[in-house]
Amino acid sequence: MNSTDGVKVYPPNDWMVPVMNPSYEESADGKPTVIRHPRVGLGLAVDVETTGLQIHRAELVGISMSWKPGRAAYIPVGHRTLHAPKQIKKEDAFKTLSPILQNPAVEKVGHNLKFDFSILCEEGLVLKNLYFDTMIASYCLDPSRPGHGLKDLASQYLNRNMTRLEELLPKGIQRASPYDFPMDQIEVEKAAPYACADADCTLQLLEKLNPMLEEKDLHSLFYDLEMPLVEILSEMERTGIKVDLPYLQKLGEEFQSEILALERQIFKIAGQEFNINSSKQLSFVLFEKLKLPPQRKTKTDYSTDDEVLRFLSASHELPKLLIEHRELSKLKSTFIDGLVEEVNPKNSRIHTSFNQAGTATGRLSSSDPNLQNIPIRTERGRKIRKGFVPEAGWVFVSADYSQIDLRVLAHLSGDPELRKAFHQGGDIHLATAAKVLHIPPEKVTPEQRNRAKAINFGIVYGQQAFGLSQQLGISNQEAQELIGSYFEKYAGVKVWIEKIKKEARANGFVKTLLGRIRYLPEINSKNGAMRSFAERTAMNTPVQGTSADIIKAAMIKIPKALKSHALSARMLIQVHDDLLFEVPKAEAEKLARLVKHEMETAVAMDVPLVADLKIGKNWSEMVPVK
DNA sequence: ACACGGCGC
DNA sequence: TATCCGCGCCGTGTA
Repeated sequence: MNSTDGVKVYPPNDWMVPVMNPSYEESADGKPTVIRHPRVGLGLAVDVETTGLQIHRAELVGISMSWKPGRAAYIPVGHRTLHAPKQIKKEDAFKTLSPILQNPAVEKVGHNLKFDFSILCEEGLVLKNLYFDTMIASYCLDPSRPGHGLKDLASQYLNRNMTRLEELLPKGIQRASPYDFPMDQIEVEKAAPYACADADCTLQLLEKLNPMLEEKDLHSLFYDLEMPLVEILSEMERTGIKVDLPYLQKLGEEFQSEILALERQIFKIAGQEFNINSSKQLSFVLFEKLKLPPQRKTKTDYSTDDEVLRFLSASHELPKLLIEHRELSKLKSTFIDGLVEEVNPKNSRIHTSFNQAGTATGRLSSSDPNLQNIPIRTERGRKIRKGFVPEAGWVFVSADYSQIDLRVLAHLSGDPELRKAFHQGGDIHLATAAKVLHIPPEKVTPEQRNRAKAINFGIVYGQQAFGLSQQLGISNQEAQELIGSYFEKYAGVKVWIEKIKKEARANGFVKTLLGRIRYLPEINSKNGAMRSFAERTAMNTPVQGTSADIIKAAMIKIPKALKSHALSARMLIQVHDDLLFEVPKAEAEKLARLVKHEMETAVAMDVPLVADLKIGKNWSEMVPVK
């Protein structure tokens, strides 16, 4: 028996006993009901060791489990060191483990369970009852804390200093990338205590964090919203989205030749060669060599951002070319080269990673690659989107929540006018314009509607007169009047903003509709700028966070509905208020109806939720349904 | 490691 | 006097 970090490490034959007879309650129909409040010895912490963090590239190396504090076992299956002991065959290990791991009465505990679930899924073993993810629990308890890593949590909540992965690596072995770790090259004797400590800590954190969730009224958010989402996000990631690789590569070549042509023109006009991608060098060329008037300063140089360049293009021919160059090089490097690198050669699909513990508001984030910021606004950008395609014979269906933030604001504030506007349906920006400018709706010009749109967005972010004036190119006073008029017409919104700020000051936190919490320690700061920032956050977070709650609720309901209607459609991507599916052509209409219904009824609100549907043969050419 | 700039909602 | 719109991820250059 080894001992590290106070964990007893058992050889693989001993671990089964304590979890063979998990206790469960029987409901009336005799089916086991999962017990919500875990007792020591009921939950089983599971942690897989692999050769990397990217699911479709990682190989399983071992599994550790802990069934009671201080007890854990490690089952090595894939160590490839020179003197590795004879290991249990993966198939044999799974045969023995699956009655436990696939038993829904055994509550699985893990840290970032989505990863362990995904890896085991790829191996053909489907973990049942993902009960408690300590990373997600930490996120619910305090979403904006700096790190939700197991090591961070163990140090804070268990007062335990854990060995870091890097410390296992003998000198001489190189990591291929930060996403890779050659765990298969680590001796079993070193890996076992490490892996067991992880499982042990995870189980002990459950005992610590679960009561804290209860105390902060986060129980339902955690068990009913966040935990059910884990498996769904895993499914989306593993499915991935198909790209037309030859198309993207050809597009990349076209962009590249445009970039080179622009470069030549830029150097000619500038009278010198320089690195256009360097804002420092560009700043020199524009403002010192060509003596153009600087508009704004950054910390180090004069700003050369898009707004500045657009202004300068009125007086010089160079800035226009620079804007073009910027757009093209952004598209080429981030969205062509970046995406192409991430394509899985086996299926031509891209598997993003959805981070469920990454934002302060409750939104998801996406990385490696980020599929939540694929271009859509410019013509060239849409050419990139066009490279995302459904399976042959299938189509894309998308559904996005119409004006979800403003609807949430109407619900939270209870403002009668805003609520009325949504109950009546129609164009909310146009209605706002008519109200704020005291004119009949049919007299509203596109320009006026545009201003109202800017106000509507600005309100949600706590934008002030200065910001609005900048955005609309109007005077500070005009902006002030518009905002004043808005709050006159929607007085309930103003009252709510004051109320939420007051609450934030009194409590030190704000909450969303489903009880998600965000602490705002700066809300009582003596520093005015910091306080203002916290105040804007105080009003924005309940809105943005409630929208996130709502779409998460929909994402949990939709797969259930797909199953019960025997649809083979796949949910692929979430972009904050938007869901993208691929579906066999014949099923498209049925899917669209189902998705719309589930999204619009995801959460009961005082204002209607509306989801708009689109269908298309690629991610760019999506056309409205009916 | 950080700053800048830019893509999305 | 500077700032003034919330939340992300990522490529590139610079130090």
